[in-house]
Amino acid sequence: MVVHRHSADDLTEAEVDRIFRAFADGTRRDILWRTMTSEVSISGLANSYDMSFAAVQKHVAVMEAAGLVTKHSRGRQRLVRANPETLARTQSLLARYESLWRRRIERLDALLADDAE
Amino acid sequence: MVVHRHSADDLTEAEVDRIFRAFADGTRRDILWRTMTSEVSISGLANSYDMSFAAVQKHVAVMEAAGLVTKHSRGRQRLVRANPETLARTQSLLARYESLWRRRIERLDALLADDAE
DNA sequence: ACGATGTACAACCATTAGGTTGTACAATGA
DNA sequence: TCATTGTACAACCTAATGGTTGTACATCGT
Repeated sequence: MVVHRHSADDLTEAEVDRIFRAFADGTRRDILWRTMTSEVSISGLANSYDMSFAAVQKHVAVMEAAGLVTKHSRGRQRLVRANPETLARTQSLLARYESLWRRRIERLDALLADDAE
Repeated sequence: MVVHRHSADDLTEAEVDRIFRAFADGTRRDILWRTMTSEVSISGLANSYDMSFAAVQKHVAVMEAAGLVTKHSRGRQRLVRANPETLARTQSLLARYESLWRRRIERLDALLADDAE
């Protein structure tokens, strides 16, 4: 399989895997959403969802492993905060995909036009 | 859990789940990549990867379910083609996330500045 | 000092994901 | 016609996911 490295400071394939995996769950997207605005404790998050504290803890762990959030302690609480850098990288990754795609599509359109003749 | 609907023609939560899940695998990203340029048969794809035909078939099925590729027949072959619309939607979804995030970050920065005092 | 709160982590369970092999079948080409 | 090629699909295996409960422990407030 071909590995696409687009720029020097880019994410590894494994990192990209983890990031998209993290995004592939509504609860995690919501956690990301909430922790964009302000720092939220795990139990603060847990109260928002119809699942156990431990389940939410796991979701946070998945997102932390993907680099999408960071945790730090305040007293007995662990405050979760979204990590802007990773989201920005993800977005630019998608943008790059799409711009390359657009270019390719022009060629594809040309091919299809040829087919139609 | 809060569901975020951003615009009328937007993807459902389940669709977003499937799309990100589809992206969370290197082989699938590569398939998407290759089928952006040109239509490729399943066996054409299968020759590129160190896995069975059936495995590649499954990856294509995952991407088709996510709306990222379409299939159509030519003779005995099934040609796989990337679906630009879904990628565009995904990209704009991420872009929307990020722009909202940027706005929120300004506020967050203000909060952190307060903390530092 | 002590109960309540917030967290971590282990153990467990059911389902899904990602791979395999094998079989069946349609389309192609000699 | 008949072997080859391309596909579909079922059955199966293993590992990972997403959830649970239970236990231990640190911190906080009274």
